[in-house]
Amino acid sequence: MPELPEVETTRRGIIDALEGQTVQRVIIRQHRLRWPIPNDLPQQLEQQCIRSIGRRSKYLLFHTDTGTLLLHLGMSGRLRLIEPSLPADKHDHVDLVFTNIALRFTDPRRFGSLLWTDTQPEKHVRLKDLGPEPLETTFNGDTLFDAAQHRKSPIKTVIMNANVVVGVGNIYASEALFRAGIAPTRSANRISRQRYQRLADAIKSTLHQAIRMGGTTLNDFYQTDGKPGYFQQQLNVYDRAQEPCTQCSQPIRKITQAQRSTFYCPHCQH
DNA sequence: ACAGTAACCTGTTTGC
DNA sequence: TGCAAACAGGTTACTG
Repeated sequence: MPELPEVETTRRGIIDALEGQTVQRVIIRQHRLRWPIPNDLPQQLEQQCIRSIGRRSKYLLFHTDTGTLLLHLGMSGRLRLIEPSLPADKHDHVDLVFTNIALRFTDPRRFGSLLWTDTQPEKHVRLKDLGPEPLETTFNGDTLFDAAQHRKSPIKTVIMNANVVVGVGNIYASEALFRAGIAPTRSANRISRQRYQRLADAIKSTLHQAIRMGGTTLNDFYQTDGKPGYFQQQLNVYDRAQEPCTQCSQPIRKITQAQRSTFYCPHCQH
């Protein structure tokens, strides 16, 4: 569910309240997530100070002096800042309790995860093979072009491949391809270097704008203060099947690629 | 090495 | 109204 802008929005929503705070208690009500929460997580985390909160791909990294908590929201995960005494609801699986405030992890589908590493996070098995961050200069039209040369998969599945570039999920993949004027079905190795420059720029501008607007709220994403994101008002194609294209008024088409919905304008994208 | 599929879960929407 | 099927923003393991 949450793609990079939603994860980054979540990070920005909790950072001021939690950086420099010490974990008083870790409450685990359900340890069976995408991967089981390590049994010793409370022992590792309690009495540790959160020195900083970073992000790699869609993982949030809570850095302490002895290790790092890796937290992924999966499809339906959500983090909120709450009063520590607030009663837990059905899918409230974990609380990190600080002084006067707690961070609550809620995840109905349980595709999220909480993992601990006491070595360099970037060496962790879940992070070590990830591709470049889309908003950094290590990702650009040339890196995308290079990665595409030996792939004949549809371009949409290539930009959603975390080995190529991280953070681009189902919504923003369709949106970026629309902005770049590229059909989602086109084989990756049949796109010019110049068009890859445009696609890399489209990915960056789409993600930047979505972060600026607090992410996209379709069903269940909310910022940590409970407000929805507002980027859904900017969507050109996603979830707009049969509606008129914002550029040419032709109806937006919906297809399935790799078991995921794709939306595009057959008139504007080639 | 890559492409395609199934799998992990639950809640909501759609269709008969 | 009731029930079953389809579908949902992510990622990995497995097969061919």
